[in-house]
Formats: sequence, structure tokens, C-alpha cells
Amino acid sequence: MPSNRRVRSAASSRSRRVPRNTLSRDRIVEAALALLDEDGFEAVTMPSLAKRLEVGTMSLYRHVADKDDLVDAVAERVLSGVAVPDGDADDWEGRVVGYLRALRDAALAHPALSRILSDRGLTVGPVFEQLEAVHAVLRAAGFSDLGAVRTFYTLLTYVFGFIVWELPRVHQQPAVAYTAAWNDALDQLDPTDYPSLHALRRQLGTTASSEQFEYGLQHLVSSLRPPG
Amino acid sequence: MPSNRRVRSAASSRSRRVPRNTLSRDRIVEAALALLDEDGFEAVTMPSLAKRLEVGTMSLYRHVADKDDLVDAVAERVLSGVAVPDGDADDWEGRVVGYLRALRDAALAHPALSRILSDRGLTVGPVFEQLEAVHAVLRAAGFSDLGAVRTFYTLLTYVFGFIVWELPRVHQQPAVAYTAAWNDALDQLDPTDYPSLHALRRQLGTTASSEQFEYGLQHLVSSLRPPG
DNA sequence: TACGTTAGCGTATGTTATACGCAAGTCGCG
DNA sequence: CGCGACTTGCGTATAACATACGCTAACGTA
Repeated sequence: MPSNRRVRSAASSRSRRVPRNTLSRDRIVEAALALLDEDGFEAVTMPSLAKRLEVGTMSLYRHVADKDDLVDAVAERVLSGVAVPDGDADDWEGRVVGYLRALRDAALAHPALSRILSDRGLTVGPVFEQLEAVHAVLRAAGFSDLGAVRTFYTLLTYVFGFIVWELPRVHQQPAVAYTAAWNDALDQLDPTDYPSLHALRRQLGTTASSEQFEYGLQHLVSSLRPPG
Repeated sequence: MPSNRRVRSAASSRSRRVPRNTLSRDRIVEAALALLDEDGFEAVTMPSLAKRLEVGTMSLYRHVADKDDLVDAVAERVLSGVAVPDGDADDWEGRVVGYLRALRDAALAHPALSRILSDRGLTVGPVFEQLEAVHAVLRAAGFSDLGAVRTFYTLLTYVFGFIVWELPRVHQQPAVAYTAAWNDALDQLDPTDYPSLHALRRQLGTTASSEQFEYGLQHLVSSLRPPG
């Protein structure tokens, strides 16, 4: 249960004051993201983050309520780059799929984000905006309110599942080496107990790929057409 | 990156010896599961677990390599109850859907499992067996090897995403109160910034439901028919 | 009966998040 | 130009955690 507190930005007393110096919430979030990308989620600790910023540990707490708050902020920063692409008004499929791809791409750019996303789901600030936009697109395409909700929720579920699954298995660039730990597990499957899976371990190893992503996505989208 | 070490069961030196007393790996896993269900994931610590078993903390390490190892074992125990249901040979949809439902039900029985699953994905012992069986069903239904893999991977992605999303939001019985923290977040959406989402917060609140689960699942399955 | 093996455990270590309060710098107002 | 309030950065302290290490005592076997 991630505590949904929004204590947030202590920088909101009325007498507006220019921060004296180097440290700021943004700089902290940025550093946390860098740390996350370089050394993974468990490397993001308050001490290590402070060390990286050449600051005392407790200084961070002036700009961040909590570690939870910090992690939220990191997720927000990453996902705030995503948007529903412009496009033909009646090409709802293209626009929605474009959005979902963008979501995946954003996540792939920061593999260690997986842990964060799976804790919080996609209950992250910017995603709400995006869903608002998606909803509009679907309504315009002829979906009912409820139909639109069901539809994008279904799609989001798929994409979310795909992301959370694949991210821990990505170590390099998006197009390169998925596979790895997952492959190892597959290779160690006993051929007698798991004949099919063992024989197919090559295929299974590449399931976390753009190709598979598109496969499921296309099937799903095509089955979710508006009633009209 | 959950370290994939399988150090496992130290109880494998050749001179078979009857454990002298009360403690055993099974009892530990059982207690951990109970603790998980009662007080959530973060309550499962080695000290608290030991206290519950009325045992010293370090005693646990005689039966469990790691905390990671323990958590793996818990996941295995929960998922080992799931199976592909018997059924008509050519009713692949029914059988596969039945399996996926069973998977969700198993997870719903232990809401706090979410954290564990999202870390490990479904790379948990018993799931491999189950996939082996699912693969057989799909092959028998006319899917190619690759088609079968793509198909169940797609389905699994959806189910996995759904589960990981909904579990943290379940506090009571399966049929009763999903919604809660997620609803709170929705209620706090600014009506001017998020007109549609705000208006639809009732609908959105109940998206984590069996109905929505089936909705997506049925659409997905129907779009994934075998080539023949 | 004696010995090797192993279960249970006590202690110690290193790491974490974070409460609390001090000190020094900075701004706005007089 | 100066003063006082508010902030920022930080040092110290606490409590919880995972876990290395090594002791002790019970047990089965020879």
C-alpha cells in the first residue's frame, strides 16, 4: 500500500523567497533519476543521493517530504514527457496506439523505473492528463463514456503489464538485449519436465520485444472497436 | 534485479537426518504467508517472522538462504495451487480463460502478493509448469508453436498487468471493496483540469473488477484465434 | 559410549529512513 | 543601512532491518 500522501513541496509559504543556493527539488529529482539509471532502484538511497549531490543527507528533506515523495517525483518526471500524439481526428487507433507506444518508450528509457511503476501503478500525475486526452479521442471516435473507459483501461492494463514485465529484463538499449535473466531461467528448465517450453526457449526469450508488444496491441485494438 | 540465485534448501546433504523439532522451511513459508495476508508485505521482516514462530531471528536462516529465497518460496506456494482446468479438448478458449481466471483468483486471495509478483514477474516455479500445459492446449487447438507463444504471452501480459494493478487496491473480499486509495486519487482530481475523468470517477473506481477483467479478457481472446 | 552433524540462537556490523534542533545566510521592511 | 524572521543546510541520534559469524546443545550413528 503506497501511502498516498501528497505532503509535497514544502516551498509554499507565502513570502516568496529565492532559494539561496545549489540544492533544489528539481536538482534532487534529476540526480535521483541519474542514479536510478546508472545503478538501479536499490541504489537510490537518501545517503547515496546526498553524496552524489555533495550534500548532507538531511538536506534533502528540506525539498522532499519523504523518500516516497521523491520516488513519486521521479516517476512524474519520467512520465510527463509522454503525450497523446496529434493526428487525424478519426484515426483513434493510430493516436491511442501512438500514445501507448510513447508510454512504453518512456519507460524503456529508464528500465529501473519498473519497481516504481509496479508499486504505484500508473497513478502518477501526468498520466491522468494523458488519460483525459485519450478519453476525448475515444469519445470523438464514437465510444460511449463507459465504453471509452473500459477500452483505455483494457489497453492500459496490457501496456502496463508488458512494461512491468519487460523492464527488469532490459539491460541495454531498447532494440538490443532484452533477454538475460529471463533467458537464464528458461535455459535451466528441465527438458523432460518442460519439453515445449524448453524447445521454445528461443522464442520465449524474445517475447519481451517490440514485435510482441505490437502483436498484442494490434490484436487488442482491433477487438475494441466502437459500437457505431 | 532480483538475484536469480537458487541457493535453496540447505537440507540436501546426503546423510538424511530427521529434523529435531518444530522449525522447517514449510512452517516458515506458511507463517510468512500468514503474516503477509494479515499485515502486508512490509510487515514480513525476518525479526517479525521469527517472533511469530517464537524462534530466534537467525534460526530462520537455517532453512532459508535469504530473504529473497523466502519470498520466492512464498510466491511459489501461492501459485502452485493454480492449474489449467480439464475440459473439452477443442474448447481452448474456455480452458485457457479458466486458467487465467484461476491465476487471478490465487492472487486475489493474497493481495499483498502484488509487490512480490511485480518484482519477479511470473517467473515463478509453478507457472512454468502451467505454461507448459497451456502451450499444449493451444497447440492442440491449431496454433503454431510461435503462434501459441505469442498468444499466451499476450494473454499473460494482460492478466499480469491487471493483477498487479488491482491487487494493491483490494482490501476486502474479492467481490466487495476494490477501490479505495485509487478512488481517493480520482476524487481529488481537479474537475476543471480533468473534466471527463472527474465525471467518470465512479466508473473508473470500479475498473478493477471482475467485470472489467472479463471484458478485456474476452476481447483479447476473441482476437487471438488460431490461423486454421 | 563417543563423535560428527546440525538446529537454534546471541551478538555484532553495516545500512537504511528519518526525527529534531542548531547555525548561518538571505530577504524584506523599516 | 540594519534588523529580525524565515529558510536552508546539516550534525547527531534513533530505531529497524538483513545478515555474517561462531557458539552450544541435542541427536543419530558407529
